[in-house]
Amino acid sequence: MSMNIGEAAKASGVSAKMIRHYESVGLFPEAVRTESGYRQYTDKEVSTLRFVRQSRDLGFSIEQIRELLGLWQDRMRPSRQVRALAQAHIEELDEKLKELQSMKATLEHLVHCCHGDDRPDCPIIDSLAQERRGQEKSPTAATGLGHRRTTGLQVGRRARQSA
Amino acid sequence: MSMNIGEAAKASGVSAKMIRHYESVGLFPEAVRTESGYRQYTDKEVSTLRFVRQSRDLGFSIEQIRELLGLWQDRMRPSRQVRALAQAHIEELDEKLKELQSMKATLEHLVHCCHGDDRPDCPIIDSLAQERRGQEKSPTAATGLGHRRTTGLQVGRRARQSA
DNA sequence: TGTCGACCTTTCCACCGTTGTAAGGTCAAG
DNA sequence: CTTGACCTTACAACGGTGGAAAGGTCGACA
Repeated sequence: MSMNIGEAAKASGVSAKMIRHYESVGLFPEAVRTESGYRQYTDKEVSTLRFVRQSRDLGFSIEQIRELLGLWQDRMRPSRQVRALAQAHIEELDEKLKELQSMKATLEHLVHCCHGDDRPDCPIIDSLAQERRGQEKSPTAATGLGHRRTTGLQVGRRARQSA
Repeated sequence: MSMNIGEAAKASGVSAKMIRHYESVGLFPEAVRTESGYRQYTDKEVSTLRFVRQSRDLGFSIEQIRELLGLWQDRMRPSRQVRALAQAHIEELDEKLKELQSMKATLEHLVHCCHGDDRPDCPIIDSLAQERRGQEKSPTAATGLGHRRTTGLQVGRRARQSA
């Protein structure tokens, strides 16, 4: 019933490191401690951790998860709110997707044009070196890649390890 | 012909901030300075900066750009090498894409299932709270979203501003 | 000459989420 | 009593970029 942080990590899929981190940023209430200062977790907390992990796996940010946790714990919440949150996140994902797809398309085009042999001439390098002064009003220029930087949605995580 | 960092930034589309940064991490040779310490740039350096920016816009990492710059400046390079680099990057983009698409698909499914009204019951929340203990050998489970964390390719940038 | 504003300089901090490392305390088994 | 697995905290690092502070420089204008 009561376990140390390592066990909670294993059970929830959230690393001990991150459990402490989530606690420190207030995503998580401070855990009960033993006399010697060890954090103690119950199944209930492990469930919450699992909730957090599932949310992270869907790409929600810490702040969004904070909201999701609030909605989860509010048994009276209108499902509308949850849906709106998810919908908004989908749109963020979509922006990212479009950007990556655009990059990929441009690269694929270039790779396609490059014979890729021992000769030095290379359309890929040439294209990168080109002036291609865009940044005019219409972003959908030549390659379809507006040079605009993106929105900054956190997306990547590292390789897995549970504890 | 010779310009301050602000002008070089405007001309290349790389912010003054980042020009200094690139120099500090050795992506860029140290610029010539005036007596009073101002960096001076020529059109040649601006071209290089533009090359860097184009590469960033295609999602190449600093390290990859370091290689690209090397290949660019080596007039003898086999185009094969450039192509391989681009190809590898396409594969990274692809991994990211797959992950985001998977997230999006899962979310869309959930959003679709949620009526999104004033009632509190919500399949989205329920799904997040579910145990769904996967992490077995085969990742392609229920939702199609293996919970594995990803590879960590740098993808997002901030909103644009040129100088 | 003084001074103003636009520019430049460096250094440090913040973001985001996660990992690593260091230097220590605790616990249970041998 | 020692060993090793665990726990604790505090700090730095990774991507790449922006921001702010605190100062020096430059050109123009009175």
